[in-house]
Amino acid sequence: MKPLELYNALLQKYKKQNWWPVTDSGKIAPAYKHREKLSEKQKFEICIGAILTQNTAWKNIEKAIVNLNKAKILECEKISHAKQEKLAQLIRPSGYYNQKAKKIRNFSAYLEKNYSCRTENLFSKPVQELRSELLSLNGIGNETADSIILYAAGKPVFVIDAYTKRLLQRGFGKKQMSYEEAQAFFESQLPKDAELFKEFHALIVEHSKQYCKKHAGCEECFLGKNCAKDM
DNA sequence: TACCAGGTCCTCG
DNA sequence: CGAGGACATGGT
Repeated sequence: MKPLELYNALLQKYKKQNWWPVTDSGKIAPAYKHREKLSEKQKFEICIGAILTQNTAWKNIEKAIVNLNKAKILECEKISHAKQEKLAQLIRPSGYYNQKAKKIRNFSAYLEKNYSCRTENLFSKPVQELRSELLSLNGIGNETADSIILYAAGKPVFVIDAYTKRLLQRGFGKKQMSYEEAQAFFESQLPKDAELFKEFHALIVEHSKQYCKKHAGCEECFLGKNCAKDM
């Protein structure tokens, strides 16, 4: 199964996921329905959400985002100047709250200092520059940087996470791929299309939750044993 | 109870 | 580089 075939199979099974979930009319949309442009505030929220969701279930991040919204603090200027303890309490449900409080403040302070708190200024940079700049920030690694670039900036980079690596390993039987290897693999086999990349990654996550779990059987999986064969 | 969740950083070899 | 530990809540 080639990557594009896998994508089509997953899309047919799970339907469109419309990631990234983002606050819309006061509440977090389970799936981001409308495809019109994201607002500046929503782009910022995605950046924060991408940091908060590190190794944590999304449900917990939703609680944290709701708290930030209720406190009317989910803005670059506010977070960059907020007390760390206050932020930590608000994002408590997201886990690692002390570390993450620093991370989201660090990111906000950087955005404020260098881009007047406007993600669109940051995102106007060439992808390579943007990526290395994000990676230079403490608290932003490969996946978080790419999630921001893809879902907030809307530029086509393929996001690799633990689920994607797991999917690649199963059926492959190949040795573990590094982040860069896995990313290069997908990007070399797919059209460079941000909407496709967004949807594909979201579908892999959904599929991994339902079937391709840590200890999961390929027996029950609708893709069968050869899910990744010949990829 | 124990394990897992849309990782990243730091410290050693 | 790559392995191993720390970081922490909430759901099953």
